[in-house]
Amino acid sequence: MFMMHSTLRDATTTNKRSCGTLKETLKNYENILNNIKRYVPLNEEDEQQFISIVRTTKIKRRQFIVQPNFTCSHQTYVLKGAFRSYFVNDEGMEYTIQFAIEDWFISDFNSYVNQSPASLFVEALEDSTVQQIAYEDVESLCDKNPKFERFFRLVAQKSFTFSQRRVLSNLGKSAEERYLEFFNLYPSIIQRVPQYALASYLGMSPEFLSKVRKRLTTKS
Amino acid sequence: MFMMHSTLRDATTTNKRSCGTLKETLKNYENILNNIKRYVPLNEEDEQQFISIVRTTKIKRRQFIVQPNFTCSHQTYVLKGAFRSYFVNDEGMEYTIQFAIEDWFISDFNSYVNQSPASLFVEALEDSTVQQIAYEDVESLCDKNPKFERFFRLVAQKSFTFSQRRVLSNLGKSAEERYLEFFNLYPSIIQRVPQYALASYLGMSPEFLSKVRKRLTTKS
DNA sequence: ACTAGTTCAAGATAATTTCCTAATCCAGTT
DNA sequence: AACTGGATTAGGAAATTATCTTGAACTAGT
Repeated sequence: MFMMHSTLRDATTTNKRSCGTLKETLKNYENILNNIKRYVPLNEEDEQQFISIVRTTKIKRRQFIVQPNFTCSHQTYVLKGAFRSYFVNDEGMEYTIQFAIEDWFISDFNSYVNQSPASLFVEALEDSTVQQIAYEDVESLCDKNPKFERFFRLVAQKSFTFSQRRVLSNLGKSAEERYLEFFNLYPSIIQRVPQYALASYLGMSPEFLSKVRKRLTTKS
Repeated sequence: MFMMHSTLRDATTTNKRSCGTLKETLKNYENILNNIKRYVPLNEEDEQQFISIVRTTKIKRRQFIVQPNFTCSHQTYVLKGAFRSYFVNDEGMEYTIQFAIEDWFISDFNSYVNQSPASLFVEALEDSTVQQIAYEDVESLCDKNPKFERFFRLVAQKSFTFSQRRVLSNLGKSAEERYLEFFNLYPSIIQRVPQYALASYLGMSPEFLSKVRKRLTTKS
């Protein structure tokens, strides 16, 4: 199963740091800073503090940024591109936990918060540019500046409510309803991810997803 | 559907405040404070700050502390007793989101964090004693004292990882495996909750849960 | 442009789980 | 202590979804 994928390389060591002009660099941080500012106001100094722990990296399609048994040392913000995190069980079945496109964070969050060995793969679905922040840096930043403590609290709370909504969909909705819900919530993601990955996110076989889609398109 | 349940009453207004001796009162707060101290150290003053926003209440079996369309104004810590939160869809099907026994928090978390109308019921499964903290009080406490900001961040992060684990179980495990996982993780809860509630948590019909249980007991 | 490897579609069959009905069992109430 | 309504157990028919297979259509890399 492992052999199907390209060899793991640690993104933070094998990829060149992106380094363009100053203007370009500032523009690179605009997105992630605006993301934070949706939750907490930041002044110039706050922004500098945050930027100082961010590291920009390019990731090639099919490359892994997290792999089972290695501790997930970073949270990854997607500046450009697409990722998915997934679990592979003993029989080699894949279960997709999360997709991430521009402006989303992704990681093996369990591994990250407990700094324990990961159980998930996180793989680039396209050539991507990401910004990574290391666990220790985040924790000490939160220590130093409560604004970031709050930001990460609010994000975690929101993530939790999203996950609970997904649990509810899994419990209460049929395969077709789950597809429609995803289609309405994340239309842009559907176009960009392979069908087997989407099927494994929605909890159905790829064949059945194909049938659901056909039923829906011939209906309308 | 509503009529099947006992009439809703707002716990915070209809229940008498528990008021025993001073010693008894301190003992009442010991549990919840120890719970917090598993995440962040608290000094005397921190403890006082927290205690000042906590309100202790008794809840009768079958009483609701949250109901759809009413905003969930409090987080509830279970000092003694048992609760469950669940969603009821248009056809009247129930889906259990969470159980909570001693030392757990429960609420309609989505309603609570967004201060928007709830979609869940939260119902007492036994006569219970709870400690509630109001949204505004929590937010201003977090503002005032970053230790609590951190506590709630860490709790939210942990809750998120738990929810993700559950998503994974729903995706990858069979009904029997999901039951066994729950049985191993929360043996004490199984004894205390009705079977139909557990079935609706595990994502199977009560009849099927009965069959699963029988299969397992006759096997061993 | 060619080739190898992925991805998607479609049908037949099989497995899982629900749905329905009825019979017991149990707890709370009178 | 008997009553009553809800909860659990049981069994078989029915529905949903998975699995397996094959072939066609794309896609990426050479």
